[in-house]
Amino acid sequence: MDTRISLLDSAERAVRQRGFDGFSYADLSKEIGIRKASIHYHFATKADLGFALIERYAERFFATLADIRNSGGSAAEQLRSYIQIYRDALAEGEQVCLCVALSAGRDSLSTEVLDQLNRFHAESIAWLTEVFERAAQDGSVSGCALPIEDATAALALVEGAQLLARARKDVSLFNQGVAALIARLATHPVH
Amino acid sequence: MDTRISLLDSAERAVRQRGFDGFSYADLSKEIGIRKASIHYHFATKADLGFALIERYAERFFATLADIRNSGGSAAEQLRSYIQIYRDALAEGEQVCLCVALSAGRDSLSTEVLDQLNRFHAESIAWLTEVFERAAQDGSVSGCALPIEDATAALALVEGAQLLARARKDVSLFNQGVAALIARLATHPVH
DNA sequence: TTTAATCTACCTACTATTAGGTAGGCACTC
DNA sequence: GAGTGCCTACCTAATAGTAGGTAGATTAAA
Repeated sequence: MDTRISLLDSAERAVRQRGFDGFSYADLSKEIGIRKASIHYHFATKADLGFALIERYAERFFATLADIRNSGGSAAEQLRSYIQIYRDALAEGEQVCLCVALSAGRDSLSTEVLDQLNRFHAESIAWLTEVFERAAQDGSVSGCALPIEDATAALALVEGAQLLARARKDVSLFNQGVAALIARLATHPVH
Repeated sequence: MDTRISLLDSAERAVRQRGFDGFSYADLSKEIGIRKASIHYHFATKADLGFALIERYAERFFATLADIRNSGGSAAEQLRSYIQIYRDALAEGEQVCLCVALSAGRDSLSTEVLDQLNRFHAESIAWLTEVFERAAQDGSVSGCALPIEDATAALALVEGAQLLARARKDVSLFNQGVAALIARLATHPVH
């Protein structure tokens, strides 16, 4: 049980740093300290591991988003929290969102993983759309267009900025990329 | 010479669809019709091939950007052309910008390729910054912040939107992502 | 309550396949 | 005859995955 979790942790870090093709069972074996073959006991194939990975990640991620929504802050505050998740990932070890990492090398993925990936994007856009709809009411975000367009743009922006910043190993490039969006967010509670 | 170009063409398509680790010399061999070993005559190592790839790509890309700049259109028109380059790549066969593809699997890249990658990003941001500076003068783009921030955001946005759209195999997701930016662009010449 | 059956979590040792890369040779052109 | 562009035939290392076995805990039956 503990081993399974260690494997998931180790694999997640690897994928988010180097992509799904960027680690092997042999790598995991060394890091965890069990034999390569034993990993197959927990995850019969690498595709199974990938599926478990994105499943766990999505669960955690959307639980966090739910917390943010339930925190009751303004749309602007919630967007700031959202952006912070992506910034933290970079700072914590040059990691990108698991889904950015998977999107990138998409051809080596099973259809099951691809489905989960699309679900992740769809749910992210849905969450962000809600936020931008709330923004239209509380007025805490300026320069809004259609909520769904603002939402898609925000998702593309943070993921793109993450990719840029990691390539240059420089979080400040992420900050530079999201600065214009942050500038649209009201700094004080609006009602 | 012809073979060399065929190899570059084939490799570029492969990288932009599946990433740098997503193709092998064996794949190229099959596609081009020469033996795997013969490819090493043209590109001694895969890293050499990668370098040649990004070098050629950057040359072509920035020549296009120079043409756009010299076209004399408004900042809005030039931004529209810029976005169109990224949209076309998706439409032409689910390809992303070579540099998006390379950024993703950055750990399998040589330092030379990584340098070129960073140069590409830096030059892109420089070009876009110029456009946004012009926008501040000709007024053809609304809602502008600092030029360099708008520029970085634009780059992150188109690259992120490309990634999103390709994962779902749906160009309309790209359009949805860049819609808000396009909405800021004046549709008629401004002076 | 001992005994037998089964399950868990690992092991060693292996397979087939693919990866990038090399050595040396052969035809052809300048 | 030197260089170009390709070939066959190989190499080593790594890949995911498999076969078969084992120590130890758990469960079921006598």
